[in-house]
Amino acid sequence: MAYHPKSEFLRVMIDRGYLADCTDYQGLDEALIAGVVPAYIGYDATAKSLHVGHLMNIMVLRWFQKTGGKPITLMGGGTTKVGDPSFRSDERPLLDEAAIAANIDGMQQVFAKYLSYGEDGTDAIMLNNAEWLDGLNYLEFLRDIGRHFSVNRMLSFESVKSRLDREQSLSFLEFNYMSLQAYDFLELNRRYGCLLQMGGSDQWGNIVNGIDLTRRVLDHEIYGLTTPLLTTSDGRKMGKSQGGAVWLNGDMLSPYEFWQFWRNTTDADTGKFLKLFTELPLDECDRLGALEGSEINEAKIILAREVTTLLHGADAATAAEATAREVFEKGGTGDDLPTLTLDAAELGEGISIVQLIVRSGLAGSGKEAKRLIAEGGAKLNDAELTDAGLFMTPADLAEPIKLSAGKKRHALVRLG
RNA sequence: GGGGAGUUGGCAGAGCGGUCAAAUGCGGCGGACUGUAAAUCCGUUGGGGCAACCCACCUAGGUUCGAAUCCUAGACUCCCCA
Repeated sequence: MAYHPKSEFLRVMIDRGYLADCTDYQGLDEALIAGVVPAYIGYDATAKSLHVGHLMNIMVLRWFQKTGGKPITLMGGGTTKVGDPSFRSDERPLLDEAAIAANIDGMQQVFAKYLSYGEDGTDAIMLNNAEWLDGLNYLEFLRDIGRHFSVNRMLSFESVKSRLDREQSLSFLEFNYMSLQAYDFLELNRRYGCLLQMGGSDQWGNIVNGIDLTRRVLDHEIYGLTTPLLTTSDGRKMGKSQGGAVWLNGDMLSPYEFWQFWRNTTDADTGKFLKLFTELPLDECDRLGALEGSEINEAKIILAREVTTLLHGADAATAAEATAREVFEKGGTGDDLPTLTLDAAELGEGISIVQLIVRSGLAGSGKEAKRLIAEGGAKLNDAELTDAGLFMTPADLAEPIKLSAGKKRHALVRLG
């Protein structure tokens, strides 16, 4: 990076690896030094929880607040009704109001753990773009905003090019997404003096549009900054663990499973992840990331502990770590394993082992559970399960049982 | 409005009357090797059910001894022309 920033925020961004690109390093740097800058990141409400793919940007907001900025988390209550087509090959299903509201609710729980919200100075604020988008008048919007957009230019954006090149349809609805996001930035600048929009590098085009629009309409100079698309060292997009996305909401992925995700980080990514997802000093990250052989497992445990503590709290992180030690080092059972609790009524006469494996989340379907058993990957209290027809009666479940799928995934089943 | 193409398992994509629950690749899962890592190798991979068995190639009908494959209608998607 050629530019040597004076502001603490930009320095952190560069040093810890959060920075992919910036529209104007010097202008932004000077604005940051001059006073409290409001900056926003937008989140579409497409799922009821955020996932690790969002975590880097949340950490950026956290650092932003720590270094004297005012973070704005913008929920895409309005834009989610349109759907961002950037780098997507297909149109996503549209959600209704109720689903969007529920999703926003789930997402807000996570933000509250990383940022402190309030009214003053650098307190973060939570907004929803439905506030200004829902009431838009079409003709007014076209005349005031639409006239500043060049379709020629919009079509040249990389984010939609692949879609066009492959002759996949890009609906007019989706095509308008970028003008709406640009309008968001304009509104945030007008209402809150927001000077900076941040986002993943896939948002570059959308961000630049907002900057141009704001310059044209309000004659204000504002800035954009993007974070790199995070891939694992082998080039895959990060964020999947066994069985799906790594959700941040505890009710969708338990703290123990979250902890496990980080514990299983690839060697080569450990140092990088420590910088991006923990607040440990840089030299400590470098030292830990440079450990060789099995020693690096210690670094991964620290990574898991730090990241889990930020999200779920120190107690949850400690419990997850204790359970992991119990399960992996002693081959026992920990309290913090994902647990399926059955009540006597739903148990009735009993339940098949296949159903238990499915219900406990170790397999996605009955067939999958049977396959697991057939392949010798399923264990009941650490003994290999061979009989797929095994039927568990209430008496069999008097004591909690431990089910395992492979060596790494475990769950408890108990009567409640 | 007119003309054409298409809709197959999580995704991509073969199959075009029986040998098809359906090639192949990706993804997923399990195993081996290890360090709860990566890489590699091996296996496996539609769904429901304790089971017998049942449901499944867009939907609904039909033709056939027999249909993912043929016919009819409908839904949806894409392309081209206006």
